[in-house]
Amino acid sequence: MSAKKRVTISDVATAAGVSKTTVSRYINGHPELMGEKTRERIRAVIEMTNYRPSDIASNLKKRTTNLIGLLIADISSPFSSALISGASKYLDKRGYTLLIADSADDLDKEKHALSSLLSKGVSGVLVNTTSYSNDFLIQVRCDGLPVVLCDRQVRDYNFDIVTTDQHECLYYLISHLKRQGYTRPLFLVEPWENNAVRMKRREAFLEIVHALYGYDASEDVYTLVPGEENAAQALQRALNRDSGEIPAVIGCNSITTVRAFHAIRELGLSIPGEIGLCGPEDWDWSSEMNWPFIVDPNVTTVKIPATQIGSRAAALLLEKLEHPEQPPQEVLLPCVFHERASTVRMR
Amino acid sequence: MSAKKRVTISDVATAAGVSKTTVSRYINGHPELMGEKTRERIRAVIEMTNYRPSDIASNLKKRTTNLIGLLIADISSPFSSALISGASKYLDKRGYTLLIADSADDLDKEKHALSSLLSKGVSGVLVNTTSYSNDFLIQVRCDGLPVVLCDRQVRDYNFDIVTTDQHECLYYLISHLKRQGYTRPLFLVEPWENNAVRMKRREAFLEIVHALYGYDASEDVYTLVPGEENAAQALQRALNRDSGEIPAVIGCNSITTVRAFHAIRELGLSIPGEIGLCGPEDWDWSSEMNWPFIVDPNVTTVKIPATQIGSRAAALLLEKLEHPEQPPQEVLLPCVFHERASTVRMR
DNA sequence: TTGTAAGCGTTATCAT
DNA sequence: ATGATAACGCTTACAA
Repeated sequence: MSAKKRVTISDVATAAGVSKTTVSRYINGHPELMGEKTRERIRAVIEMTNYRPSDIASNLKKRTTNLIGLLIADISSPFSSALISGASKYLDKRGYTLLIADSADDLDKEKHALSSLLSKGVSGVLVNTTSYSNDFLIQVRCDGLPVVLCDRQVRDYNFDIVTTDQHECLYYLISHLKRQGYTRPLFLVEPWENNAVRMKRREAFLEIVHALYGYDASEDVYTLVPGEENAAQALQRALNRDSGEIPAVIGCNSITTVRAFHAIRELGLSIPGEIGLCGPEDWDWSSEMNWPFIVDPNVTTVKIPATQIGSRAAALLLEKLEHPEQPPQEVLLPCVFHERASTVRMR
Repeated sequence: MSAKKRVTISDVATAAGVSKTTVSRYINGHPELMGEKTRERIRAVIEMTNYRPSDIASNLKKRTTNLIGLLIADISSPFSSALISGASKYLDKRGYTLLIADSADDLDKEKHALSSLLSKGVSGVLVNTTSYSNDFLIQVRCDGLPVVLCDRQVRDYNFDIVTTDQHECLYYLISHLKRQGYTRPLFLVEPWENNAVRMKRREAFLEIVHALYGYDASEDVYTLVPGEENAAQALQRALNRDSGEIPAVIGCNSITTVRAFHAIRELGLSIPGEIGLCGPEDWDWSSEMNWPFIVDPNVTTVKIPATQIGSRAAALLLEKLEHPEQPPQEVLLPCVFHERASTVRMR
């Protein structure tokens, strides 16, 4: 009742009175290659015995798998769940299976997880890396493993990557703020030195403010180092300095933006009249559950297509599997601007 | 440059001048079984060649894998991401790997996905099923595969399952509402006939209102059938009927609760004065990003420990792997009541 | 149309 | 302390 022996291809062959080869042909989609009655007999036996071919044996023999690794920087983040969802749906449909590994925001664990994926025989990996500096990944890539980066870049090597245009993203936000008469965009960010996305958004902020407003905004970047200054304190500092301005806060990501919201409330300011608020919306569920809709007033955002990053990266990886010699691509997914009440002062 | 041949155990053996057996012993953690210098030579060769044992070959030979399947009803739901996160962290730590498959809320896809997991040789599966009626899963279980259900039950078979006590969950909510002087709890739910969680919560609502308030609350259950009546309409209907009462809405889950929030706003009622609002909080990230904290006023909830359900289910599955003959367990995880402003009328 | 036989990269059994 | 050898369940030339 407990220890069931596995039904193998030999069992099926014997029962059907044919050779393993024939059964193998049947399984692998060449039923034309055999007689009508043979085919029917095999079908019947498989159905009766509940036979399921072992992918393990088959993979060993074929020296290839339909396993795709997905290396996630931090699986508890909602961005990750969108990424997983997008990649999973795309790959499932094409007969591939996702092997997910979490790096828990730790480069060493990332290495270890990648190693383990390799042992499992993945045909390629999607990587949402923990670290901008990542020699191990480069080495593995050089050893021949197809790799596609998701959203986060790695320095010193030209990987295939799917990401969004952070410059465009910030441009939407800042040009909108300008049109709405805000005179002083502020940028709230967590430590960004080893995080490619934060880095790029910060840079884009500086460039675009300079281009549109004509001044150097270095002073308007507030870096929230945990344990030092919180969002409300940073904001207060900004307000003290900028009396006479009409400020608007741009959060670097969803979390920072929501923090900014609470900070503004704490200081008793009114949105959008006394201060504006907007930011990137880093993940996408059913919009009704998403914070920009729950907050009052609804928050202006630029939506980062996290799910689409997952599926597009998966698509790109499958391409690379077929044409390994293609040069690396950088796919920039468009983000979508959503104007909402938190930044609308005039119409 | 492209087609790298894989380094095998034979290569290592040859290079180190020993037999495959010895190398195998080295890999599998029996380095005591060989001489000092042999061990050192093998270590060196492995390091130089970058040798990685093939899990595929090893699994084939050992007739077992450290793969655990996770069958998810709907991967786009935040509850799922918490489940994945919990299970993944627990299993990673113990050397198991998660194989995630999405059923996209479709029983047929669930069957197909389960079949595929089986072919991949999973040692057991965690199942967050799409359907209360699920013969296929029962059959697979009977064939000897260890199965642990996550949160959602299946009828007609006594599976191991990890879930929360829905009765307790509703009891927290309703008894609190009563203490706060609300005279009429309302229950908002989506179609529940084939969903064990919704079913149980609805039943618990009826029982507990009966016990605490002493009347039959059947009329106070509002089922939101898509395309028929929306939350605001249902609420309006309730208010028309119950003039003179002090109503409080209980959402069946996070989504319904947030919908109720918007419906209440639409009708221009004030929370918690004119109407109360509370519900289960079905997933748990960093609380600062979670809707009960973003909504104004903050919403009273009972927190369902989704992440913990994932890790506990994983733990239970590993137990079953070791002791397959143990009788099925039902693990009820405690949920935690969080009183917040949306239901506090008096102190 | 069907079968034979040789592996795929490991580990297990039995020797030495 | 170490090795030879036979599987594990499948695919794939090559035959017939």
